[in-house]
Amino acid sequence: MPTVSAENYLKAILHIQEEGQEKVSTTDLAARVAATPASTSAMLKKLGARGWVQHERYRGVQLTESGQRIAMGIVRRHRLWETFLVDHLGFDWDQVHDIAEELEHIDSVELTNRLDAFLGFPKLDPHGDAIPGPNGLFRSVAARTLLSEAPRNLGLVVVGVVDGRDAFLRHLGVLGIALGTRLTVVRRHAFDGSLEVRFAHGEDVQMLSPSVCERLWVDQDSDSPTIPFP
Amino acid sequence: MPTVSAENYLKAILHIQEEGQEKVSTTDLAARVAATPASTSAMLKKLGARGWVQHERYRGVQLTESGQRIAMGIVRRHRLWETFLVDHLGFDWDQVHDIAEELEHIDSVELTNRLDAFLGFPKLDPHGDAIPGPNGLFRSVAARTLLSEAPRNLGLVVVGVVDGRDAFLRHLGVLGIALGTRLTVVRRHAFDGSLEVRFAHGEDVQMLSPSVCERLWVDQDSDSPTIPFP
DNA sequence: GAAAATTTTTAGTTGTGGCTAAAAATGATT
DNA sequence: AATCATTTTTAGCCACAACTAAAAATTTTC
Repeated sequence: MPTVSAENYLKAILHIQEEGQEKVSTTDLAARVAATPASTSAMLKKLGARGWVQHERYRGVQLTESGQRIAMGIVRRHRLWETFLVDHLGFDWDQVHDIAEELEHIDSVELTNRLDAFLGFPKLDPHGDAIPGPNGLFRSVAARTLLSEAPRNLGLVVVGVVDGRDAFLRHLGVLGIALGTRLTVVRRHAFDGSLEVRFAHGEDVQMLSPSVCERLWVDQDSDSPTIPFP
Repeated sequence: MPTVSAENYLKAILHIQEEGQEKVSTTDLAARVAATPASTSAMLKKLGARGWVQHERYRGVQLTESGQRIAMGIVRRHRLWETFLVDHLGFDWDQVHDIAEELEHIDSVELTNRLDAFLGFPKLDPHGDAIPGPNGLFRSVAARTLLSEAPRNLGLVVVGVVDGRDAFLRHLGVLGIALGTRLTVVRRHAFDGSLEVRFAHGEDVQMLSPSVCERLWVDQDSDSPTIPFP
């Protein structure tokens, strides 16, 4: 797990890259995180050692796959909290940045996804910036989520499969799951990651193994009333 | 401003003091914050230098006025966040402690007061513990509460009985309870509603059945030893 | 009241993440 | 191509907060 400081560097690299710079210079990064180039250079060595950035001496840094995933998670939390502060606590949009900067470092998937659901899965924060989804991508680009990462008590619809092998598709047939199937996660078993889901037609609750949940893409069911958690 | 670590020590001192210990030993404190006595000793020197605790070598620590104010602020934020997590994000009451432990360190008066208002100025958190108000003191609980409905960790005094039958009064005598008896709820067993209480004189913890708790009127103890209650 | 056991403090080390100052590599100028 | 300017890295230091091991103070036991 990255430290708070490492998270700030990763987030800064992401933002500079988003502004168009393929490779980020030590000086630019230092300015962004309000540190000296010397401190930044030391941090880059650590981030590289953990595999979060690719760093060629004197040439600049780039986020790796895993570094980007971490950075997007931070941005996701930051923007969700900003949305909460403005929409529910009555802050003005220009007062929330510093507080969100602290909240963003609380790294609990459970908390983040529940907050997301509570806010009604917003696509944009109060500043108009896109909010990454649970998968670490912007919703506008790809809204779908793995069933294994979907929040509870929300109407979902199956929109795709990760694994297209016949064996898996046949198994889905046996379970009565197909594209367009509508369901809701009722309960999540922390022990092994299996889920209890309720299908829209028929009131029966069924258990799905983690292997199945990790291979199903779902999206929010737009026909289902969104009921935030009580 | 205290560091996160300093805040954890201050909070731990407050909690141990609330459990009845006037002066807190280095060893007890070390156990509470999961550190070694050596580390704790070093931290106490720093806390003393900042005027947050009064520390006599080999004699134990006590919170000062300003130390208590800081610690109560942390408890306030912890319990407000727990309330938010349970009431609005749908967490179970036993899942929220670790997350609240992180949220409590975000020290913004504006944020805390707005959260308080959003939650409707709750008096008790999901565990039944009293939530300090913005002034750092516990909000007054309604005069004359049933013991079965009283918050934990609050100095209470027995002010009346619901059921005046001889059998019940004799039973109270056996238990050592009379008008004016001072006690604190230590633990609440959700299973059957029985309570563990600690009496002001004598350090022993005793179990009371729900039948007893539902027949005793209690009020806040204005002479409570550790925390000044309004 | 002295010895033993316990508690607490001090001394010295480690890891993280800052800093300044100096050295090294790169890029720009002539 | 050599010098100059800029960027980046290294070297050495500080603060924080943890640790272990050893010393000192207190308390308990005999």
